[in-house]
Amino acid sequence: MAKKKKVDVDVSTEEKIKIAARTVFTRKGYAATRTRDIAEEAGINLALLNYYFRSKEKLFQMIMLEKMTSFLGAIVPVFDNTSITLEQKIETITSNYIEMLNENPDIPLFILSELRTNPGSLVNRLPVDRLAQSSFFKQLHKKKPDLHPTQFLMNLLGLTVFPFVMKPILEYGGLLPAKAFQAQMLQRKALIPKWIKAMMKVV
Amino acid sequence: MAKKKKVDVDVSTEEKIKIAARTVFTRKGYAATRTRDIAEEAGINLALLNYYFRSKEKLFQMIMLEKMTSFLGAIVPVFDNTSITLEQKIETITSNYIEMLNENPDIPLFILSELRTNPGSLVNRLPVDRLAQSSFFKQLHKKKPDLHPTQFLMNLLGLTVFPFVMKPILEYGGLLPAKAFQAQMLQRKALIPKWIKAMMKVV
DNA sequence: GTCTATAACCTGATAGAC
DNA sequence: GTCTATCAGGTTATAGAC
Repeated sequence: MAKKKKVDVDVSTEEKIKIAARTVFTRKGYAATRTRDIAEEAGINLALLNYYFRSKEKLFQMIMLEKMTSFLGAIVPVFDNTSITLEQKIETITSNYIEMLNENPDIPLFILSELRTNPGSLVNRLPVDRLAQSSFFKQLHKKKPDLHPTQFLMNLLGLTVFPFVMKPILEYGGLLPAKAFQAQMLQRKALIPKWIKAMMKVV
Repeated sequence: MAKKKKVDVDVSTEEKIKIAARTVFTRKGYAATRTRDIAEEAGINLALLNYYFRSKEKLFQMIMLEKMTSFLGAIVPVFDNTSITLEQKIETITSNYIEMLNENPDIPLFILSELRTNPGSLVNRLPVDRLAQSSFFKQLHKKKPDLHPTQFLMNLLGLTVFPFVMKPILEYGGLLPAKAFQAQMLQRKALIPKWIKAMMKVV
């Protein structure tokens, strides 16, 4: 009765559009993307896009929500976890992020870029203020009262997330091909916790 | 008799348009910016924009070139300088960048965002490949043969530049107001070289 | 559900008066 | 140099046939 699924071939039209939207929005950004681009990429007609999703805006917000969920899901629960040590948190966050971003390297620049042109529309989904009450911040303050937690956050995210932000630049010109980049990020999974530990001794 | 006080009166129309273009392009990005927005921001007529600059594209490229010059001017000469030590290079780059970016905090995200949607058009102005032949990379390889220079580059830029990339997010929600952010960056000017030195001992 | 055709609107750029 | 008016082309979204 139920149709047999062939993952590659038999994808619903709705899903085709979503997949195409991810690709095009990621490559060109919201403003520069035309709904025609998405329709063409999906191999369907323009009218179907508005049939399944109400508008370009709605479709975009769906994709954006996906990306932000991935981005936050890898870090927020760890920050709030009260049953693991600070060192374990650092290892877990680093590992989660590098693992996830190696699969979706475009997420950070996508979110940062789109948030820039949309101040306040989706930024309120970022629980930035709750971060200050997180278990992570408390443990950090106890261990290093002299170092402001945001300084530490800049270090942790700067070392783990920023490489993905500058990935396009490193790749261009062949300084660091995609494959080599990925390998270096795997190295960093082990290195960053050690580096951070060493940094902690300075201040 | 004092000089004219209103900036607007003193500034040529051409300069007014440039200033407005910087503001609007920075806030909304190239694709989402309408030439009408720039004209309104400049307090002039839409037709004048095309009179002074040939097109939206030409105007944008002028602004982009400015930003990239600022961004590269603070780092490239230091990388190539053969008469200072590696430690001095790290201190100089960190200091130059934080000084310059505290004045123009939007530059990194601007460049990264626009480069993303424009692959190949302006990226070729980035002398990324020349980096591999720089004095900096050579000194680094001699000192730490096991650590790939790009790994080091990710660390240096991650610690100095990334905070400015996530500045909008930190500011939103009041986690770190602009003034406090600026102060923390000044602290980092002294901290980052020490941190990097400590990290170097790990690998 | 899917398509073609088109409405309704927006945007970059220019013509031409002053 | 500066303005108003407008053109030509492009864009989102929908109507309506199948």
